[in-house]
Amino acid sequence: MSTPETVGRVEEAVGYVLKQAAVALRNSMDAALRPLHLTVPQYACLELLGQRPGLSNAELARGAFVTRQSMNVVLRGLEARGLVTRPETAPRGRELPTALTETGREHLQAASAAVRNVEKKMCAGLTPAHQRDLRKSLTACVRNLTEDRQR
Amino acid sequence: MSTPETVGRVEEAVGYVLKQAAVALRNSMDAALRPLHLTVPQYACLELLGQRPGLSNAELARGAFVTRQSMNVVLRGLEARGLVTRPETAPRGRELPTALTETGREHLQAASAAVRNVEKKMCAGLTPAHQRDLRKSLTACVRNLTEDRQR
DNA sequence: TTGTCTATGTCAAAGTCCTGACACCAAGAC
DNA sequence: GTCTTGGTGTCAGGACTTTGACATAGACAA
Repeated sequence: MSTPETVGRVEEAVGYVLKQAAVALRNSMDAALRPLHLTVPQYACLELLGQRPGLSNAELARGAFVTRQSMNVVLRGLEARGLVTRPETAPRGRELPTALTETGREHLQAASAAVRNVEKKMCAGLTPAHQRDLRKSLTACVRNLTEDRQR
Repeated sequence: MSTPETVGRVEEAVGYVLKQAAVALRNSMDAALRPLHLTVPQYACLELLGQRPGLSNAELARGAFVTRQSMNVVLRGLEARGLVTRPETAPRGRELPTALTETGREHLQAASAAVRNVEKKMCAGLTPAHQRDLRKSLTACVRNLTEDRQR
């Protein structure tokens, strides 16, 4: 309540602001996708498939930052709703390449527009140069953290 | 597998990189705190209390980006381990101001150093000016997203 | 005082996600 | 050829978090 004696340095840490921004983005995306009856992982799955058709479950999981198990249930849900299709048998190895259906493509189009609006709102006021620098800095952070300590 | 026809624009989106960075940071912090037997929410709680003693459960929850219920179980765990203390009765309203114990301060010191190392590693190669710009841009993103569409 | 609103702490139930484990398949080393 | 390694899909089990709900306490207006 009262002004802290020890200056609130938490809010100044890059990591703290990063987490804050990620949470805010997640909440906004959630709100934007709710009317479309899609969760964020579901949308991420559709978006990835739209840009790279034929991705396997494991590849989708890595792309959406979740585990294979979680992506598996996402895919089952989307398949039950008729948004994606997976072959019964693996054409090669054990991978089951997933593809969007026509309905899936329609849903993706609407969801993608909604998410693009969120991103546009998020970056409002940031010049293209600022956005580019932001992307570059964040990419550098990812590289620094996953350099060797990967796992 | 093959090079995608539709250029992989996902990886270029600010939101995607933001999420990626947040996940990488979370994983690195997890790994850094594991030897200290602390989870990220637990550390966040200690850090907040170290800088602003007397925070209530709800205030800690907001500061750590979790619900009051989650922070409640975190506090119970920390209290059982003797790292924090809470009064039996609320001195004002229903708020139970939490404070660090001596052991808690020791744990916080070690954890804070570990996390600072992670953040230092993350920002390696970024000039102070870059870091300042990064913080400013992220703060602007948060403000844009939580402006009115709050909640 | 009374009523309304907001905020807090807490309980129970539900959902979500991850960790651990297993079986299977391809590719390369021996 | 056989064996080992890495990658994949899937099945529980458990840990964590959130959603929903309730009782309580202060602030403010009627």
